[in-house]
Amino acid sequence: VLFENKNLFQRDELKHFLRQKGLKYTRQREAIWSAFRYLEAHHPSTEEIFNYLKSISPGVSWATLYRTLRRMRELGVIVERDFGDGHLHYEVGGRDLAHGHLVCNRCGKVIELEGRKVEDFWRGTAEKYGFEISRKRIEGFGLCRECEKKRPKD
Amino acid sequence: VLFENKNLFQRDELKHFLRQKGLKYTRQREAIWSAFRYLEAHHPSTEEIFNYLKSISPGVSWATLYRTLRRMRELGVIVERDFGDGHLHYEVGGRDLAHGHLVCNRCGKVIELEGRKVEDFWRGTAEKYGFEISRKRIEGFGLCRECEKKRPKD
DNA sequence: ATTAGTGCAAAGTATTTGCAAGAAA
DNA sequence: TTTCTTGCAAATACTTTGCACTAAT
Repeated sequence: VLFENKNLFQRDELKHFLRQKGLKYTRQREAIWSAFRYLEAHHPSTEEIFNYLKSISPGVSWATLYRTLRRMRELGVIVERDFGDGHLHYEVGGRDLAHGHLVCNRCGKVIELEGRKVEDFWRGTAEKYGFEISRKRIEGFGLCRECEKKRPKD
Repeated sequence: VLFENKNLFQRDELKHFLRQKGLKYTRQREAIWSAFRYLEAHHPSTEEIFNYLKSISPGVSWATLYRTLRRMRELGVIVERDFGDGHLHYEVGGRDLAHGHLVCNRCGKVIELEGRKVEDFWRGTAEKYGFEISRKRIEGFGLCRECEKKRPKD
């Protein structure tokens, strides 16, 4: 895989990576990449990215954002996630592609599920059904510990 | 939960259920329901349902299909699934809501993952993070055993 | 009769694309 | 300079909605 070293997430890694591929590192792409660096923990949606872009680099168009997201997805730089709220979300790729998420419906917090339990689950499932699984998705939606406390009854 | 008895899937269960709610059982809804009964195993997309409808009951409009799907979703009669192919898929609800899926990218076959392993995984995860998980999703995409055999190298 | 449901066409959303102009390399 | 990228606006694709009409109960 491309970015196993987790280094792509550094400031200039994308620049070098794109140049290596004969692609250009533009002002817009730089802005989008810094939006990712800033918003990463939130697994931002397209809108969230666009709104942040407006604040740091006005004038980046939706067309460019969509085209750039597609490009970066194709390159494996980012990964698209569908949390079922009608908006696609993104995170930086090149890490454990098998990890899952817990999403709090109240505060929007996203917890990443990683490690042996997830891996074991997939390994066992693949074996049991003889399936060669290339893309995996585990997502749980509900209330995180904090929101649950704040709202014992609905 | 509403249909734990798995009986909703019978021919006239929906009719009785809707009447109970003061809703009407129309020719169109009957057609859509029979599409579900016919296509259930495929976890059909909106288009697949619509195409089947055209063959058994011409004249059911997209508006009606969408409205009916939404109603049935709200009632818990069906469950929406996003397999990430750009189309929403549906299955009959009221069964184990926690089950996951393995989707073959080649032949489209869908295998349902159920049982103790899935349940244990979620129970353990919920405990570990103190999360109250209300909606769950597990999906794997890849090649099923048969397609894998037919195409040893890509 | 009453009220929910339907078809149609128009309106929304979200995303993609053609093309001329612009900016990296 | 050459080629990739951008912005704009138009086009697409999918889904929802307003309204007058129809059908189920």
